[in-house]
Amino acid sequence: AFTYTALLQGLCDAGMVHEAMAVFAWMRPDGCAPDQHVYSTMVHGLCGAGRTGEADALLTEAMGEGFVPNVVVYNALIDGYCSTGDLELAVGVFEGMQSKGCSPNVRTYTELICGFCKSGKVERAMVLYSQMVEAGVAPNVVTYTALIQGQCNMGHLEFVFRLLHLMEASGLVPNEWTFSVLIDALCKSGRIEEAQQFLESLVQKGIKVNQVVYTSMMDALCKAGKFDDAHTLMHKMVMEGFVPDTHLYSSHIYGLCREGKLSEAMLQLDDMIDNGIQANAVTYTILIDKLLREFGSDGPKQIFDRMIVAGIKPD
RNA sequence: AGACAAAGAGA
Repeated sequence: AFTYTALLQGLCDAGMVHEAMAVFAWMRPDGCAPDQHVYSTMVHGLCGAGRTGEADALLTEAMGEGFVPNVVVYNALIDGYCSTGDLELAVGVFEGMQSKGCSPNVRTYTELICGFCKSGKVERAMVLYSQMVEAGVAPNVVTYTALIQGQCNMGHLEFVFRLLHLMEASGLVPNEWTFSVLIDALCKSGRIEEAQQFLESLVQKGIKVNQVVYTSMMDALCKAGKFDDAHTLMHKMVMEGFVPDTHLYSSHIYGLCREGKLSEAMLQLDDMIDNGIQANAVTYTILIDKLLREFGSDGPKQIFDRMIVAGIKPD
């Protein structure tokens, strides 16, 4: 079963869920009974392919034959329902596992909290948060980050800082994800100066932030027309020896295009490729879109060919 | 020795 888990996971990760199902079906004839690890892998694989209903059916069938799922298996299914937005079904699984004597853990609660936050139901997420604390399950950084994101999306930015304090009071340290959620929320709600100040304060405290934070900042600056700040940001990062990734380069190229600096945008493209960073369909689309607007239907021809030559499939 | 949760770019 160890071998099978590894194999199934490999197939699922490669998007070969169909093949994984076939291998799974061969386990019994092969004399190897699927265990909890195998089931969680299959459930996760099916859910990742958008086949959550099948994952659920697979489990139900196995349980009918006496299989007893553990918390990891249930978590995989709950996560599947959360990511398709079927929150009530997720809650159904959550309640079902408890009635079968399986206690939810941090991940279970965090998945549900994240699901509710993403669909704008922060209140229910907060209820779950209280429930988990009551049940003696300690929230972790991921839990708090999800809640912070939920409150951010609702525009409750003041509440967010309360959550941050609550989190630190329980001995948890916000991480890069936490900061990226915060800064992105500040940016997307138009509070760019606050985001800039916050970012600056992090840097001064010696806290490392990553590409995601810089991309949020870059995106916001470009969309607000603050091109000089955007270029300065890019320049500063490069001076600090930071190598921007595909997202960051793309958002800067987007800014240059909006500013009308097409040739500089093209230079950035060369620059990223020189740095060994892959340009993808998004990157090329930004340039193609601008070239179309500037030069009409023949404008993007060269760049389109470059994209094809680079082996990038248009989407 | 194997399985599950949170963040950023274009149309």
